[in-house]
Amino acid sequence: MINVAFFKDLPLFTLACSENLEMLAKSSKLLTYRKNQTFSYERTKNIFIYVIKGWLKLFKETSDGVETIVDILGEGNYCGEHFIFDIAENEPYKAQSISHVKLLVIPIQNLRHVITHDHTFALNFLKHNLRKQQRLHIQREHLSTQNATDRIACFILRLCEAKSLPQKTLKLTLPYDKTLLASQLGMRPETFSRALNNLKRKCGIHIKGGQIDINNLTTLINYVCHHCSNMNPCNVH
Amino acid sequence: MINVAFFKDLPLFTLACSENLEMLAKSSKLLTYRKNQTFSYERTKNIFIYVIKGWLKLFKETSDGVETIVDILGEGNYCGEHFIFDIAENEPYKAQSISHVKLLVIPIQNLRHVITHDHTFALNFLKHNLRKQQRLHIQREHLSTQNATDRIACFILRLCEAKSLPQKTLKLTLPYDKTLLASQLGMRPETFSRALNNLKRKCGIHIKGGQIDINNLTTLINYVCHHCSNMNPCNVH
DNA sequence: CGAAACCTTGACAATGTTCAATCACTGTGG
DNA sequence: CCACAGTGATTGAACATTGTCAAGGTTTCG
Repeated sequence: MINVAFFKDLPLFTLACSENLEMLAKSSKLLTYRKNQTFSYERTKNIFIYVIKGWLKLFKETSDGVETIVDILGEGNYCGEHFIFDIAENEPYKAQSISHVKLLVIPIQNLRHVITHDHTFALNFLKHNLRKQQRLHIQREHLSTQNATDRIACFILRLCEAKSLPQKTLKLTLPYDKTLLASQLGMRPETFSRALNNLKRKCGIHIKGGQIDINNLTTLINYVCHHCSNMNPCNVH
Repeated sequence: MINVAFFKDLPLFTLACSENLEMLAKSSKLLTYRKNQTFSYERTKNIFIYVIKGWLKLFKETSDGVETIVDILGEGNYCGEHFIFDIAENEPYKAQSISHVKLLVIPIQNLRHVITHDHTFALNFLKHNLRKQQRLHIQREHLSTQNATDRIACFILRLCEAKSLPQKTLKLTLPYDKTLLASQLGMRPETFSRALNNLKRKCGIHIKGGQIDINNLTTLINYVCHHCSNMNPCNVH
């Protein structure tokens, strides 16, 4: 059984009452997958997934056989919330671990029970979901207004901010491979590769494999943020 | 003062208890705007807007001066939900009536009071919001995987389904002007115009101004739905 | 080492944007 | 009632961006 304190420490669950936390702890499972495990994820599975560690790719296929990324979930992200109210969804998904990954798997009926009986928890859940929604909004805006280079620059910039590094020069690592990143940002790997070269030239950044060195963060901010309607620089992770 | 029964009839509010409905009815306002009225919409206004009738365009400007559509709200849609928990948002918005429009305007603090004190209402609110989120997901997918013609075809198809018209042949009217529609679908008016011509040729539909005649809905469904990962044909309005 | 997966590059095709010109429609004032 | 201005819609031509396909380079891992 999962430790109640473990649940209590997760931002999404921290406000649930101890009785409910106990029930969740009893009914949930912690699963780990090594890299590149794929499993289907449908309504019938009746589970909610919360990512404890690593990266999980959600994807599905269009009927003409093209794989499309639904989402890429990192630490603290989750999926399956639409199953709570049984909202008709564009199923079925598949999920794939794109790194070593640790998942908290909660049966939907238990989560539904908590959300319908614990008002404080429900409000916290709503709040988290509104943030998720806001990220979606921004991604949608970027897809319709920014070109490939802009979108990559914005992604990198948000990587910097997620690390809360206010320095002007810094090093960071892409969280997963470039092909996947390209797909998440709505472009082909070839386009991604070329756009990254644009960024090197225009913003004086250096890229070697997944390692990125940024000489001057301000140059990057100046480059990308005025194509965007958010406050500059944005604080959306 | 607004009639309590009026509130009770709105899907978003129907589950609130009568005491809260009364409070909302007392504190809210019904406003009407004629076409093309613009007003700013910021956190400081502290209002939640629910569209009773007509179409409301939400937009903002990037710092290089380009207008971008945030959303276009029709009957039963709403905005301002992120203000409830004071979620940092890419403000400020502007709003513009793109038809004669009737808005229900609720002070945020009153809505917050109801949502934090009325669990049943909060759950219903969450449910509605999850549907909104799902629409966002699909729009994001389409922007990254479908071309202009596909996106228009999908939009038209969903117009048909929103009217619950199962016939094979039907007539319908675009809800607002083509320039705006183009912008909402993430393309230029010129591209929209040309893509619409593609649709005429490929799917045997006829377009005259904002009037659309569809000879054979099946042709349209066959054309668009296999570029999409949703169940075919999709039931997302 | 060798295979497989990932990444990059070039050449070219497809798609979308920009700019300018023109057309269609609508409402206004003479 | 007509002329006219203003807005929205369409079209063509030039251009920019992105996608596709094929080839070769790089990295990783057994």
